[in-house]
Amino acid sequence: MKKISESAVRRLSLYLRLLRGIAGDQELISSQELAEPSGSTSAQVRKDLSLFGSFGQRGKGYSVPELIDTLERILGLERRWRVAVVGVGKLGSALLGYRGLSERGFDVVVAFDVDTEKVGTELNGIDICSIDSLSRVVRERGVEIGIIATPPEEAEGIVSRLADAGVSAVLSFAPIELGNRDPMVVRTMDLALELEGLTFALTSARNGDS
Amino acid sequence: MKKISESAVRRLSLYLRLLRGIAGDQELISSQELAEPSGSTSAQVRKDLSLFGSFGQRGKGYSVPELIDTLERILGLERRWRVAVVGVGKLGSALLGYRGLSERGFDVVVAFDVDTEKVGTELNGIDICSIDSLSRVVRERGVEIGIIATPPEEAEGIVSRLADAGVSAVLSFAPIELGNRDPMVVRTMDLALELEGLTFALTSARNGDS
DNA sequence: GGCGGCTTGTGAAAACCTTCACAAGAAACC
DNA sequence: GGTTTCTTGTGAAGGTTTTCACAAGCCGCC
Repeated sequence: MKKISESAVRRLSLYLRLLRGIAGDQELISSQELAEPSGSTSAQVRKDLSLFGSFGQRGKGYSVPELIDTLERILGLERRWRVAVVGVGKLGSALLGYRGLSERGFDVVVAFDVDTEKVGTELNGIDICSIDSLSRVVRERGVEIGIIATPPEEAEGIVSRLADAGVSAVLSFAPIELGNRDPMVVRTMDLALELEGLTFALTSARNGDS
Repeated sequence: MKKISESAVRRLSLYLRLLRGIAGDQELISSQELAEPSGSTSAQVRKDLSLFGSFGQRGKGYSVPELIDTLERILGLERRWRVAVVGVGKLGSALLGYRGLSERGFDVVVAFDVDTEKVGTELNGIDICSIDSLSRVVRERGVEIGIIATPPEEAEGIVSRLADAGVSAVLSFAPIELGNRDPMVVRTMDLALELEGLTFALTSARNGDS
């Protein structure tokens, strides 16, 4: 199979998000209409979709519900995914209460923390288990994706333990580099790093950039 | 000035993060040593740096403290930045308590919320003000960057108000498309979208991809 | 049924980004 | 001083992604 670039996948997710927002309001959508709010171009939209097949009708556009189904299939979202949150500090707690996850197909089925005060309780209906039981509980509950919301110094070890327990994908909020853990897929979200993208833009704009 | 790609800026931030982690342990570092933990290559590191000048010494490598200074200058981090958090729900509260921001040069100088229970109080020493006073307070306190942690439906309006108040960059956790608001710089962090990147990888790996 | 207005799908071209490969400089050692 | 070893900086090559431009197909209308 042809290799799909990360940016293409990102755009497909974006198209899907937009389509879900307009589902019901509109039966058909053109590549142009889809491109504009996602900051893309109509040619880009068509190219992205053509990587996977032909889903539109010439002269008409794309059927919104069909395109939603297609994108969900492409992105692996025809089914729900079982997620564990590791670290129930402020960020972890916010994640446990975040509606956006379940709305978009991700069920947080368990959380882990080291704090014995928290272990055994639940938050938003989600059990908080001890990190010591991680491996067992992950297997028992069929966790497929881990979200790391621990302090950075613990992240590395947690990722290893998740890998051992059979988790195949991890999203980390800890700003550390997690190396290549083939076949595990790892992605890091670093708030400060994103902000630095902004300060770079602001600073270079101020220094006589075009 | 030459255009710098977004991925190059991201890598520069990453190099800086790594360098800060080893500052003190090591005086010199080679492009190879810098590349490996950041998942890059030595040639890439040298190319990235060469976009801005010559900072190394042939046969030796790069001086760690000098390179840190250089990268901070490039990214606009020789000074601290004044940030406002809009929306003090669970995520907003987590942000107000997040050490990683101030460690990396970002001071949260004020927060905003609509909830009259919260307005007037403070959290982690940060005043929570009414959204109605946003424009005035943003100006008074010289806010330069806004972080949006409100429900999605409010995000659009908040961004406009921040723009009117003179804020030039926004990072949004609300998963909405914020259009092109030149000259404002806007970036969105969407948790579900990142997870979708993972599910795409998992799903296409399972379907006989190489 | 034929024409005109739209919109897709897609090769080809252009732009952009990464990797290669090597000259040039620095240090250590004999 | 000369030789060896190391590492940068950088043109050139190679690869990937985006944009362009247009044929092919759909629809409505006369």
